[in-house]
Amino acid sequence: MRSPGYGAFMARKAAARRYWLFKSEPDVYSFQDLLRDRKTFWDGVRNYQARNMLRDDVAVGDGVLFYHSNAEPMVVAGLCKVTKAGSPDPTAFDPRSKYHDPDSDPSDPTWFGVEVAPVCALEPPLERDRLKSVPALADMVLLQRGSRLSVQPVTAAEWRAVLALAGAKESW
DNA sequence: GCCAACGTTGGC
DNA sequence: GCCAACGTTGGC
Repeated sequence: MRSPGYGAFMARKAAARRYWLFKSEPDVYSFQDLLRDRKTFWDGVRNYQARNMLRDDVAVGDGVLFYHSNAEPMVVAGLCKVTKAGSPDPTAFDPRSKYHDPDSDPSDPTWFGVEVAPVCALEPPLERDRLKSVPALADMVLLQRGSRLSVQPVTAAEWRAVLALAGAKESW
């Protein structure tokens, strides 16, 4: 009784593995910064849709594409993994932080973040223009007109297509 | 630098 | 609850 239930649980858990794309302006925080830091808390997200994903959906072990926005060139710079699930974003409570939100109550936090660690850089980085040329990626949230979300879901098929384009192997 | 798209704010 | 004004994001 216990074993089949546990096995099914583990199977579901494995099947539930998800993929994401996180945007960062490299002038603010780049993939190279993450390599240097070895891990980082993804703070400063102040959009409710993105918050909901960070708080509720992003799980330990999920894969993350680290995207450089507002840059020349715009690229997927590397792969990351989620090392801690959603927890309250401390910058919201710090009056000195540019992400300070005086309306966020520490006993009922508004804003959340996750911890990520680098897996590998993409060498060379995968340019946005290249992504746009791939039919399998036509529906990527990133490439939709007007798409501004800084935390986006990536389908398993899109994840595989991106890794194939980059010549990267899934390594965890 | 421009501006489309989108989210938020606040008057009513 | 509507919606106009405003601010921000981020590709181009």
